[in-house]
Amino acid sequence: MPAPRRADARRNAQALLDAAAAEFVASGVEAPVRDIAARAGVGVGTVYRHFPTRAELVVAVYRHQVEACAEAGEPLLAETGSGLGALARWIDLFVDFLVTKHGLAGALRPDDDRFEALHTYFLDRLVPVCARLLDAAREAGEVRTDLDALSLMRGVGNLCVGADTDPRYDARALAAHLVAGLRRTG
Amino acid sequence: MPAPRRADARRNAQALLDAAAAEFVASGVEAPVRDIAARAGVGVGTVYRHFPTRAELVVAVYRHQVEACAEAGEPLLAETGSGLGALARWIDLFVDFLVTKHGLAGALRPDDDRFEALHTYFLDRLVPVCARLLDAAREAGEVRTDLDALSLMRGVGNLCVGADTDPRYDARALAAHLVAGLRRTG
DNA sequence: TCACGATATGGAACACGGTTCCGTTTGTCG
DNA sequence: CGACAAACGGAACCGTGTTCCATATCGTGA
Repeated sequence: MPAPRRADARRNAQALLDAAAAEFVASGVEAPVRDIAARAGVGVGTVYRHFPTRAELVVAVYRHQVEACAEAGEPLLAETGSGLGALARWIDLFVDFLVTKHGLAGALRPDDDRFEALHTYFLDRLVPVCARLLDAAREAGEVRTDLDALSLMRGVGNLCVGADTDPRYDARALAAHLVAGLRRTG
Repeated sequence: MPAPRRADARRNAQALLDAAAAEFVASGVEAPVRDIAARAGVGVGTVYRHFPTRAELVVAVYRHQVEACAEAGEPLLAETGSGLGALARWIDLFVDFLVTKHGLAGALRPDDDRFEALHTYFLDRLVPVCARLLDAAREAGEVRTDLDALSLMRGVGNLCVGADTDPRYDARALAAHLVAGLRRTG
């Protein structure tokens, strides 16, 4: 997907990425292409102009979300007084993003090379950000120290398994509880 | 699915089970219901009369195949001179059956209770049969002794992963090689 | 500024899958 | 041999992803 020449095309591509992400969170990764197009305010043809295939769109959203999630870390730290508060809000973003991640398995066959590549990209990009937030909270003496970033992310990831199939399962709340549980008492 | 009263209905139910199994082996578990109906020589309506849902059909085929695979063991042992020969032919049946098993994951959500139940049924029913054939071959001094039935079945199962998505991957041949490799030399 | 070609758009139309519906056929039982 | 409940076949329906193309829009060169 090379950046389109025309301004409206670039705008639409961006709108689609946002709409798809929102739709995935709202209705799961099985959301029909038509619904995504409608949310973005474009026709289905436009979707396929930008993303040759439904799977490509999912991949694009995934990359986009990893990037957004990674870039959100630093500002969160700056604008929030508390390190733990920043961490909590970041985990919130992370949970929404995980819906897309879990959906990847359905969109790409696990033996697809892109799958592995995307997963390492995911780790490389996000673990340092999580570690940064965790360190900040630790240095502020707000959280217990016996947990590394990767474990935390894995834990949250596991909490979110199945969240896209059962609407009664509130993964977001559980993740919040987990983070709250990190608070150092006394 | 209580056994139908009318003879033709019973015949068709059986034909559907056989046709579905054959179709799954030939075209993968994604095979359209229409194709299965055609192979069985019935209309799609008949399929849905017997199995309310595509997933139900897959489950039924699964149970049926486990049963058939289990019951095939003893006769194979009787009619084949060699214990290893019987084992080899049984593993052949088992491989075909695994295509259906792998497809289950797509038909039933993993958190479905039926999934777990089916898996334990699978183990309870098949491991003893495999063990029986393995023992026979062992007692005839035809195979090495350092392998239990469960491990063998797991090995074959793993060899078959992905066999339904990539037609170039000949899991059947690989499994045959594995069994051939059990032969005790010298 | 504006005209015109390259780009991009929308959404109807298509392919293909599961599922439903119902007029017709057929087995079974008195 | 009826008669009738059971079973059947397959056209029709709905919801997917994807393609196509007449139309609208952008941006550039004069």
